[in-house]
Amino acid sequence: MDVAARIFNMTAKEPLDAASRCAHDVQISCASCRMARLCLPLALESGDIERLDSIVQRGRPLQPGEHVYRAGDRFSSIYAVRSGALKAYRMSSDGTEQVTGFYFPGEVFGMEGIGQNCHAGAAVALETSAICEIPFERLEELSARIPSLQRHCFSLMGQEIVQDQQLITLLGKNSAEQRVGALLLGISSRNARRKLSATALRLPMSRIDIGNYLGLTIETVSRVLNRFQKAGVLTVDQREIVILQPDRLHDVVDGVASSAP
Amino acid sequence: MDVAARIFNMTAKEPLDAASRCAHDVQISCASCRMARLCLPLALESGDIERLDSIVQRGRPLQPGEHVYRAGDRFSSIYAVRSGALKAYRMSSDGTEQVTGFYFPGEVFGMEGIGQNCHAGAAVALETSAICEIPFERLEELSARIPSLQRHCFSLMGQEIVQDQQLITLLGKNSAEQRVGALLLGISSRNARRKLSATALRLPMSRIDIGNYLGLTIETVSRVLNRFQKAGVLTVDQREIVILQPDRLHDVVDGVASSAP
DNA sequence: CGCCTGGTTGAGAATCATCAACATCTGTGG
DNA sequence: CCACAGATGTTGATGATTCTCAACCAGGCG
Repeated sequence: MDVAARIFNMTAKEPLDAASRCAHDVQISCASCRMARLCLPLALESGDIERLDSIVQRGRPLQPGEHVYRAGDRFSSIYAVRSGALKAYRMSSDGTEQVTGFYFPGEVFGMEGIGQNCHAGAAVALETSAICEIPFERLEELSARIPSLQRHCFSLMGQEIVQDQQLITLLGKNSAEQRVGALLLGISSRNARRKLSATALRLPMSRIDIGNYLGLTIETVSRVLNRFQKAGVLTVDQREIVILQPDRLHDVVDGVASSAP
Repeated sequence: MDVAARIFNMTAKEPLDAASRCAHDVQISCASCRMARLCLPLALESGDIERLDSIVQRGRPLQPGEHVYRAGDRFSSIYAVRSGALKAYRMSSDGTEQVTGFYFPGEVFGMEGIGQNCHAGAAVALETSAICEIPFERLEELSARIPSLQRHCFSLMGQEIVQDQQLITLLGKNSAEQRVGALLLGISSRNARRKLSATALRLPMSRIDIGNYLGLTIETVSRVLNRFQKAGVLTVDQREIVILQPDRLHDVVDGVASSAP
């Protein structure tokens, strides 16, 4: 059974539950979407936005733990996050998973499937999330006719490559403190991009996911956060983080200093 | 000064030195290139191949250590390897480099620049190498008119993403033996793709590059290779590797066994 | 209430890095 | 042809960061 058909099985005319009405509204259009400035090319004309809008499919919100696609699923679409948060992960040969990325509103994921025509990894919602499905074949057709859209698709993939290579650098060279710090600063700047607080973060992912993403154990993540807190760099309360001294955190990540006070 | 202009400053009419005549021939066309089946879409019609060929620029061979582009250079082209080998790397915040990939004949690199419009990393020849430069704007124009070429461009970028994520998994989860083994098996299968030996490998990169790529020190790389050799899995002679027991190497990489005999 | 998941903290163990010495190869120039 | 310097690679001893194992705490849910 097609994954997309399972998730996007609701027409816009069906009644909406309470959750859908607010942050996860299914009846939104690209033209009115607050995230459009993040996921769409800026130079798109209004007629082109409508054409793009007409191929985008929106469904009911995803529940936490609900998959968008799994490894091996046929590749048919890429996805944009409208609300919530998701993680992408792949299975290594021995069956353990490796988290390859977290995705927040305005960001696009699922592009790793294009090469093989099937998804190399899986994507799952970390919390209640709304996403837009963009059927890739239709997007290709449209891209061929709208140069700025084609360029934007290439650009999005290029950015995914850059992000993956940043993570490679992080995993290859950096200490536990640098890795955790880099993740927090990354989420901070992505928050800022969405006009949210750059210092008060709510982590949508578990310590397990963080450790998995950063190549660390959950114990090490816990210890590092504790060390940061004792050094006065930030405060930790469950999944709520407040960055008190962003400069010092930057210094740690850049290898200028450790978390020692 | 434009990087491409510096490298591809030779017309096909200039005399060729001895090196250019053999493996690094500058006068080749896509239609006659032995690597075309690897880097071009299979479904391309001959007229389309000619159109693509007409935008491809070929220059004199690169010398070892010669850069194709550096971090921060304006992004203008992607590149295909015709002969030799190259590495891509990026600088982390503290100035140390991280090797993000090795590229062999028939493979395409340079796509990480598309997102930012400038290269996030650098690419350098490991040995005497010939490459094809493909100006990206012209490739975009052509892609808009040739659906299979557009798909192929997306596909190449998707494959780059998959490769980067494989490396992320390797760095995040695996031991030194698994990392070195995975690199060797990767080169082996890429050799096989080019109809070369899958068991007798000549590594074009130094131990420094290997260690850097795998997030290990050169000493660890050396010790692991030695351990493999003592276990009878392979033989090491400088940069020449002969894989004697591919199955056992696969077992090591898959976490089924260690190199202990 | 008890159970389970998620998270924290502590002690000991292991892998890999660091530091240092040495071996090997390559090219240069006498 | 040999000597030499510099780059590259190997081997050994030591140490640090992180993992593993284990106990424990807190919150959510039947």
